[in-house]
Order: sequence, then structure tokens, then C-alpha cells
Amino acid sequence: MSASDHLNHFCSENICPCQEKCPLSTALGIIGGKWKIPILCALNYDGPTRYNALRKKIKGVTNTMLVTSLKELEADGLVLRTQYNEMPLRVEYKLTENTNNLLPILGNLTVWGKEIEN
Amino acid sequence: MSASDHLNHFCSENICPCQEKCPLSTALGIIGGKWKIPILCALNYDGPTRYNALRKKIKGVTNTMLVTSLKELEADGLVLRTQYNEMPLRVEYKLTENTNNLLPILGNLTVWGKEIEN
DNA sequence: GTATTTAGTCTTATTTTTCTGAGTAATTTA
DNA sequence: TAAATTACTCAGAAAAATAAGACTAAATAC
Repeated sequence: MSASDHLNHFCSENICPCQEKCPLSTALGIIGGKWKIPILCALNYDGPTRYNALRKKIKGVTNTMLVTSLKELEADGLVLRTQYNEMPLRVEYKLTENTNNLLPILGNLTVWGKEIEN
Repeated sequence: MSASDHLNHFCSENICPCQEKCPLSTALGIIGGKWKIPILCALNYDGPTRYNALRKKIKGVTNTMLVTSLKELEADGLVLRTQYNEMPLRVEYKLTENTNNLLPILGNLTVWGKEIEN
């Protein structure tokens, strides 16, 4: 059976099966981890949100994990941190434009997850 | 800002933001872990494949991890294990029909991953 | 001048995941 | 009879991820 018999090559042209770092593993690395999806989901659901509000909204998250995850999401360009130098300090997090292409894909994954749960 | 202002709710209706177990986390749990994607990718690329062939194809995987991952994928209904009682024993793994809906989604994630890498 | 709020930091555990590498049973090949 | 192949299993170690919880600085409110 040759490679061209398959319609759904989800990974890269000639380096399948994912023996090297591929875009798919990049993507899953970015949204992987215990708190990334809850954060994205909260920001998508409620729009720009302050640090402490996020912490209250996302049940069970600790400072350590929330800070770490937000920093990673920011570094990966999915989340924007905006600091307002008021007193008391206000810091808001929101999704970036980059995330717009991701959300429908997560929607599809959600549908698939529902199907497989049954 | 009300919830209905958002077009892309990727998670469940009224339990956002993912405070409970949601279909999206189910989906990511199934395809998460270091070796799941390489396995799915190899099986998608080459069709039904024997255990030792998989092990050779997927660089760096150990018996422990390959067996564990294959068992989980089988339990989640993504991979089918077929045993032929020849001598020497032949065991083949292949993707199930269930996986067909998943592959295009992974394709989309791959495209997104490529974009974000640049 | 004491307490509170905000957005975190820091250090030390604990848990989870992954790796290492040897071992196994059944059978065929040399 | 020895070596090789197949599809694994298993115990222990190392590495990575996550958790717990105390602590901080700057400022305002009481």
C-alpha cells in the first residue's frame, strides 16, 4: 500500500510518521497541559479577564500553574497581556487574533469528543 | 460582554469554561501523550502494520510505551488489534472507522501549527 | 497604622509520565 | 542443539508536570 492511497495525511509531507518535530506536535504542545484549554475557554467565553478573576473562574488552578500557563500562551502568541498602571494594578488577559483560526478546530475536536464518549 | 456575543464556543454549552470534564478534554486526553500521534500517523500512512514494524518505524519508542499506547488507543476505539494465529504469531494494528472523523481535524491542527511556527 | 487588594514569586512536595533494560513462551531456522 | 523471531511483560529509576502554600510590593481604605 503506497502513501498516496491515503487521503488524510494529517502530518507533514515526507517526514511522516512524525519522527521529527512536526507542526501537529507543535500545535498539541501549545494547547496541551492541564490548564491551557480551561484558560482559552474562559477567555473565549468571557472576553478580557483580570488575573484574579481568571483564578476564581478556573476551579482548582494554583498561582504557579496559572502564571506558568499564561506566560506560555502569551509566548506562543495565543494570549495578550495588557497592564493598566492604575492603583490597584489591573492586568487583563485576552485572546489574540491568532487564536481565531484555532477556535473552530477546537470546536470540531469537541464534537468528535462527544461522539466518542457515546 | 455576554456569552452569546462569542461565535466560537468550542466547549460545552453551559459548563464552560471547562470546569467539569468536557468532550474537548476527553478528545485531547485520547490523542495526548508522547506517542499517540506518531502511532496514529504511522498507521494512517502505512495502513495495517505489525507490532515490530511499528516499533521500527517509530523512532525512539520503547516496548513499554508502545504497548501501553496501543492498548489505550484500542480501548478508546481508535485502533483495532487483529491477531492471526500463524507461526510465528502475527498481530496487526490498524485505524478504525471511528478515526476517520478525527484525521481531517488533525489535518487542520497541522495547518494551524504550521502557521504559528512562522 | 492596620488591613486589604492586586498580581504575582518562590521553594518544596507529590504525582504522573516516560525510560531503561532484562526477561518470556512458542516456534522456526541453521 | 543453538540462535533467531515475534509480540510482548515487568520492575525499578529518572524526568517532567503539577500541587501546596507561604510570601511580597505597592497602594489605597478604614
